[in-house]
Amino acid sequence: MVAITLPDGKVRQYPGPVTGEVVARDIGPGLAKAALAIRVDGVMRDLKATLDRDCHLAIVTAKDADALDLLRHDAAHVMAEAVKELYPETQVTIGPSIENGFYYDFARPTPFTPEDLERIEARMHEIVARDEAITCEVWDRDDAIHFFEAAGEAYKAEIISSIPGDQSITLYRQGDFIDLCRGPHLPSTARLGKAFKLMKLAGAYWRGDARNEMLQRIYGTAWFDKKDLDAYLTMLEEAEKRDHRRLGREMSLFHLQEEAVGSVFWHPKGWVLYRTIEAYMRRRLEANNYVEVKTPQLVDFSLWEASGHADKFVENMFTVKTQDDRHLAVKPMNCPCHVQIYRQGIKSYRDLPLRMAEFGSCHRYEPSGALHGIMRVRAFTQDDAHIFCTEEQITSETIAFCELLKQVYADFGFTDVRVKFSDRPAKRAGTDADWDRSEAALKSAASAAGLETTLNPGEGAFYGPKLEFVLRDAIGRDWQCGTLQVDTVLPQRLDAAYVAEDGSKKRPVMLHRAILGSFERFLGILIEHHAGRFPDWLAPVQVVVATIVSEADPYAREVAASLKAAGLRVETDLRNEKITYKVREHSLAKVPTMLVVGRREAEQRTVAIRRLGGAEQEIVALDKAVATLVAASAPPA
RNA sequence: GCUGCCGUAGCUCAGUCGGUAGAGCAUACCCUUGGUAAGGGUAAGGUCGGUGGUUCGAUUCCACUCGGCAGCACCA
Repeated sequence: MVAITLPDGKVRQYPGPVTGEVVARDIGPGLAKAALAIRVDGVMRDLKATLDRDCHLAIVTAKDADALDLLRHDAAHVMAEAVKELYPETQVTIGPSIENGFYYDFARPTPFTPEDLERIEARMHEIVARDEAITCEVWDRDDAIHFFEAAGEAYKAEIISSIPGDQSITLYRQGDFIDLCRGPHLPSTARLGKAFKLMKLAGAYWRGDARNEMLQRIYGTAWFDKKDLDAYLTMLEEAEKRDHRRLGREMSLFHLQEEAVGSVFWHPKGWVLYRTIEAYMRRRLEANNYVEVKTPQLVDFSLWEASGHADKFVENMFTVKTQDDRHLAVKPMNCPCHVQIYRQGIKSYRDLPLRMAEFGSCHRYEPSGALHGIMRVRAFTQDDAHIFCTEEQITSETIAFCELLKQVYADFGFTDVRVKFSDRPAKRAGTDADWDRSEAALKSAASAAGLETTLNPGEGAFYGPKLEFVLRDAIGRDWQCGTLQVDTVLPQRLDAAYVAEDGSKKRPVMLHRAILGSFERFLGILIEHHAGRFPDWLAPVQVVVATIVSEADPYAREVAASLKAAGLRVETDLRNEKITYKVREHSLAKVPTMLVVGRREAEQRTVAIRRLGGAEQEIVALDKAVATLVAASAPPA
């Protein structure tokens, strides 16, 4: 007897082994039709998998959260089948489901072309129409290796060889296509439906290692119905419209050019935005008892040797040989310089915690392929700070930092923040005992700060573990910005010390921390998050005063002068153009407020307020309008 | 850095199967003073990313190079 417990608690008894498919059919014909796979004691299996002992069973349908993975994994297989039919000389490697879609990596001497993609996609639709049954077979590993070697599939044979001996080798067959796969899969190719699309071609290294050969990767997206596919494609279009590189140009915030690869040319409007954010951050730092410093750009290479950066980071550093034959490096980080300031004079335990902040301008030689607009550049400014403290102070400093960070993010319109805990990496400085201590300290500090963290194994800095703060933007994308890193190594290497209460010399702990990360990147994120429609306090131009007739010009100038005197960023538009034209232009420029003045307003000393996006206008007295706009444009308290 | 694609006016793009290029928007000037998302006219604007080669002749073909885009790798 096999007892199968369903999610609603009901138990079905079967005289012997039974497949999920049969159970689904027994429950009801509707479910049988909708069934895609089963979940046995929490593990996803094929619908046709045999249940030979008592278990909890759930029938997986399209409504199931994990069903999309299944569908996308199938899409990858169908794509591989299509490729093998069209280009038999191509070798298949791996093809998993990923967020929003799937990919498959192929090995072949010549890359695919966009035309190939169209052919492959068309063939995929044919395979779906053929409705091939997808069946699972368990193979002997040597047989499987021989099979794939004979078939000229060297990569598959290599994968099988690397599967641990105690795991069974399963192959999935659909039509004439057979692939090594852990499964599970949908029952037949027809279940893939029509809501898929091949998206792009790219190179990808075999096994993700840059030393290996490059394969041809095809990316696709797949959904249960056309509506979801269309929604996804629309979201991509929306992301493209928000692209900070495009908005940066359209709104004249900044530009990039070949003569300064990886460095930003900030235009007046972009620089206003930048300075507004900097002023805001400075205010927050002062309120939280940080001291601000500024340290040199060019520093003798010997300091980087002492700090350990020379070992691990030279590849990414800009270095210079000077005319008088000195070896300097443009600083890629601020920490060693901050330690130099710390080391001036003798520090007492009474000086700790010492929170040393710098809007530190750094240069790093990033690989050319990594550069991306202003989000990934070679010259950038961090909202950096190092907190020199005792081990006992780590917890309270972590709590205080997390509060500051949450406030800052909320003020910029980000409320969904996740936290990752990155522990020791393979290549690291310091002893295991050091790491045990600093990891434990950071972990308990994080929980004391009320953070829920997910583990990011092996991703810590070489000198210590870190917390990484990830924020989610308006269209659901995640960005890692803030960080808090515990460092016991640098104070040792650069000989930072303090005199403890008992008169002994001790090493401070350094907490490396940033909230925005880099101004350049954070501005890019802000632009995309707000789609260029900044809240009033951030908008580069907060108000445009536009005239209807030239007779109102003197009054418009007066209005603008009052606004400017009240601290607002204001422009006038006195051009010989129709008001509709001006409204359109400043709306497209995303100016939050337009004040329209014509003959009537000039006579009555009023303004017509038009808010961005709103169709209606409000006529108010000039004084009142100034007061309203000042209030609306104030930065967060 | 690797693979692929791309580089024509300020922007978006067309075009030349080798005979030095065109549109819309933007810009300047003129007309128009118009009440909430594009009023009309005229003009100006390009060593077709750079260097070299093939050719009578290269923006077009070839090589190299710089830059951009996508993905991979990288992000201490």
